Amino acid sequence: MTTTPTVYDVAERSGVSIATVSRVYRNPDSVRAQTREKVLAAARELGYVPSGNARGLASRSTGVLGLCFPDYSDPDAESEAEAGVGDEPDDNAAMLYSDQIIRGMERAARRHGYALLIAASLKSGPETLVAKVAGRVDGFAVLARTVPTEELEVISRRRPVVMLAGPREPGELDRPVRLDHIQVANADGQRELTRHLIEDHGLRRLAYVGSAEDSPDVEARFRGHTEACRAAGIAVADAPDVRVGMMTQAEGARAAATLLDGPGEHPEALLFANDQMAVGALHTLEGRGLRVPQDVTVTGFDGIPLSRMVRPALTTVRQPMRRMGEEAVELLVRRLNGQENKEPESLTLPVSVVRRASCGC
Amino acid sequence: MTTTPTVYDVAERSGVSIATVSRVYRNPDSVRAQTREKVLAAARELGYVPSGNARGLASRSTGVLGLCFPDYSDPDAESEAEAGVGDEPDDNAAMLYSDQIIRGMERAARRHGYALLIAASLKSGPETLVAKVAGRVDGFAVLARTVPTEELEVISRRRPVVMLAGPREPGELDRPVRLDHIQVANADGQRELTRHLIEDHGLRRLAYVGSAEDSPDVEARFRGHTEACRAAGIAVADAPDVRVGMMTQAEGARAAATLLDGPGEHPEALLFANDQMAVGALHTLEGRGLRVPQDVTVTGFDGIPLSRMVRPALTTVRQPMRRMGEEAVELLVRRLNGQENKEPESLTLPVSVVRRASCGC
DNA sequence: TTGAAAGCGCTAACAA
DNA sequence: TTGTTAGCGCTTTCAA
Repeated sequence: MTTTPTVYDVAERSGVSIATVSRVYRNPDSVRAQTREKVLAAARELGYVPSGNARGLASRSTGVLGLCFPDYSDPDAESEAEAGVGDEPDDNAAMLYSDQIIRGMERAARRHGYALLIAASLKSGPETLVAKVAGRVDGFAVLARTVPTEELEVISRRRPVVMLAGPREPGELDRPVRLDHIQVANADGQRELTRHLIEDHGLRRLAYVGSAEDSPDVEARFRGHTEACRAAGIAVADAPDVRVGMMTQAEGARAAATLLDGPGEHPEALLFANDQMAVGALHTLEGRGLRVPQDVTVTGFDGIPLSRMVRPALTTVRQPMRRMGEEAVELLVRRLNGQENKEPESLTLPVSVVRRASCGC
Repeated sequence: MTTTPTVYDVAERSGVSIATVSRVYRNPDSVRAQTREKVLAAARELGYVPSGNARGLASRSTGVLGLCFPDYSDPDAESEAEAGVGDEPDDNAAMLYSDQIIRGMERAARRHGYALLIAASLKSGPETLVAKVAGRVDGFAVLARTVPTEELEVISRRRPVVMLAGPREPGELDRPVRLDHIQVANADGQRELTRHLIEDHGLRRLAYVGSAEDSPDVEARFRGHTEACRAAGIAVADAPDVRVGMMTQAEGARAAATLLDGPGEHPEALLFANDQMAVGALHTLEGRGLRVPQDVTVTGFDGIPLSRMVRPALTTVRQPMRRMGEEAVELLVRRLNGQENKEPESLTLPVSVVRRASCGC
């Protein structure tokens, strides 16, 4: 017979009860050394591996935390890596957001004795991704807008869920949603960056490129921008000068072209809501023989590694994604250790302006 | 009552049997639309989330693949990131091996409908990490030397396991181990790199820095090195000129100092078994006023992103870690789909020499 | 220190 | 299309 061995098999073979076998694995010291050895020997001979499912079912906990993130692949970045722009193919060396968050969560989870289950969204049939993850973990984090809020609502009644990066939705507090929440100071960061361009570099004709989808993060960045402009007495529109669909390099390049081809003098500075677009813009500017920052200033947002590798290196606002992952785990662990009934927490992590060549610093 | 709702609760509330509730989640089309809606409504009201454990237990599968990797943190890299060498603190932008493998596995797993469970080794008490992971997944990958072979032996009798990066151990084939296995062509890569230094750059006094622990990967690299030397008629020792403990930047810096301070003329080239050490060596050389590559050539191995960012950029051998993760998943999936009794597979992925400034290219 | 027995919440035949 | 009935392999009282 090739059926996988169970506690019963191990118990029988070692002449003890299944309870003792169980004890050997949960709390070895509660079993006499001699008995323990017998059990372990039998387990080894049989190739016994305790079933995580059965354990979880019986003990109502998994020892696993989860992370759901969107399918964040920037096709540009992919193809660029493959094509080996300027260098060799690079196995996509640039870390994505999700990679950094994963790393942060994994580290923190490990410290607390948890493993990490990760899954990118890709609604596969009837069961959504979250449902699958949610059912297998003690608690989990979700990158904003990966999962419909209604679903999170249901799940958050049963398991701690922490939302990453998306500001709390309006009206959400009225409903029985118990989501903790970690975000970064998007508005503060962009405000400070825009202020820097205005005050320290004396720029006044600024163009902002945001995204079409109403990402709250991107909106917050634009808000920071407008605040800085107004504070300096510079007129600014209610909406970004250009809104793109995907926030990719290609879209950034296109947006730059649009802004340069506009009527009148071209802007002194192009501010992008993320680094990828800003990098795309650099390509456009280079193609047109415009020098950065002498002819045009370019800035991004995020602080991805690529922002430092391009020439000129990109002035941007760095988000502490790794730390966000760590904080997420800390929050979940706290919830799992008896804080389950406290009010939802909302944590805002500080960002920092990184001044590099693309703004003239 | 605050007990989490089960199929029974949902069934009762919606006036159907538990089997129907189950069907709604597994195979919605097998339930009349009207019934389905009733069930889903009840589920929503109750905040029902199907228990992954119970499902797994009943269906004998989890839909999850796993990865165990060692605690690969290079303390140098960490502190360097914090200190912000040459730039701002960087949130540790460089991707580690494990990050790339994770990314590769996650992508591939997603394509096949699996989630990924990751855990770094950190033997926590009685239950080893692997045991925990092994019990919760349908199959998993292990980075070489993360887990004692005996343990893998037991586990591989019950679940597909693929070993990454470590060559098959001698004698392993005699035992009932059914490990699949993916490695990179370490020897080929180093042989080609060494040959390049000798033939294309005319270097002859080469020093090799390996590691103290007998990592098969590192040994294979050194073997490639010696083969290239002998082929060119250059005398070479049986062992690396220096063996370090940790393969970190600090050790690399130290190794470089040792080699430079040796008797006689210093080597024309310092070849390191990984990039981290080579980067450390660059620091040492800079500190001594030696120019790379004019005064000394330096090479690494791995092709980590950092190797491209340092100045001079490092000539190295790039390993396709991401692809390794993908291949691991493909292998596991194949095993899980009926290939379970085939002979262990062993796959060797090609590497490529990356010629950059540090060798004079 | 060890054992007996009762679930944990679901899936999977098999019936209806 | 829906319901009934056994388990799946473990943990967990409670006793001994």
